[in-house]
Amino acid sequence: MPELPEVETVRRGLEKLILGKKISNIDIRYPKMIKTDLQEFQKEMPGQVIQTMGRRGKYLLFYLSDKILISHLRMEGKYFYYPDQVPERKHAHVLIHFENGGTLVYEDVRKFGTMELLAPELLEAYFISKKLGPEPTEKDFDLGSFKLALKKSKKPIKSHLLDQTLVAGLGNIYVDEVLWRAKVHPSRTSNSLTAQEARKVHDETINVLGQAVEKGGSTIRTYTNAFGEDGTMQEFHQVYDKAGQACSRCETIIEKIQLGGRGTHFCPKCQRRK
DNA sequence: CCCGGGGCCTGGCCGC
DNA sequence: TGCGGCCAGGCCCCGG
Repeated sequence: MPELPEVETVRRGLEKLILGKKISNIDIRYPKMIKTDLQEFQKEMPGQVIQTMGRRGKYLLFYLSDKILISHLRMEGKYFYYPDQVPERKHAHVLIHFENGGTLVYEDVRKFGTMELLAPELLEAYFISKKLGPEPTEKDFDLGSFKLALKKSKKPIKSHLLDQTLVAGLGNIYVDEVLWRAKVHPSRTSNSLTAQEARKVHDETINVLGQAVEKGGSTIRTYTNAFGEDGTMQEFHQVYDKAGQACSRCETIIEKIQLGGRGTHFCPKCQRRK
């Protein structure tokens, strides 16, 4: 469930902790999560220095001396940095030990997360092959292209926004929040949106994700653990996980339906199907 | 090409 | 109390 804001929060956290550190060795306890060649991963990682931390959509990027480590947290991936002693943890799948004695541990209860080691010159092609859309910023997220893509599709707008091709970074929580703010019903087909509605969805995507980054992401009780550290964006959620509660705009009871297999929250009055 | 659904995973939670 | 079955969902892949 980490969406763009949570991944960005992790990126900023790691930037403070591991920049300049040299990897001494790696301990891979769940090899299936390494999606590129395992032998090469084990051979190439030791000796690399963490140069910078990056992010593209929900992908976390470790810029190493001469490789890029692409890490996707999927549902429940988390990183913990231990300066010296590493506690034994049931769901620790990859341990990255540094020469200074510190260790970065990747933990993931559901084991959905992935890691890939790539040559830097292949990064651009990697995201193109995934059809990953633009970053949700004024600079990158072009309104004209967005409207054009919507016009060509009969997909429900929510499913379309989730597929990462129109814009990168929305997940199931923020997409519901964006559509509530834009007053658009999640089942509406993409091509049924008016120009004004398309612009509103575009703008609110930038607003919601931007605000969520500022708030350090959302801390949702998943199981026992929280992700995203001290995020407070959940205090601003208006529909996600609010079924049965009153809409803050019109007092109508928030509904929850299944759409494209996803739990979907919306206000039946503010977000009319038309 | 598009769309829908299954698979990957585990643990919380519900109902019997 | 115990346990089976359902649910959570990002992304990939397959079949129609």
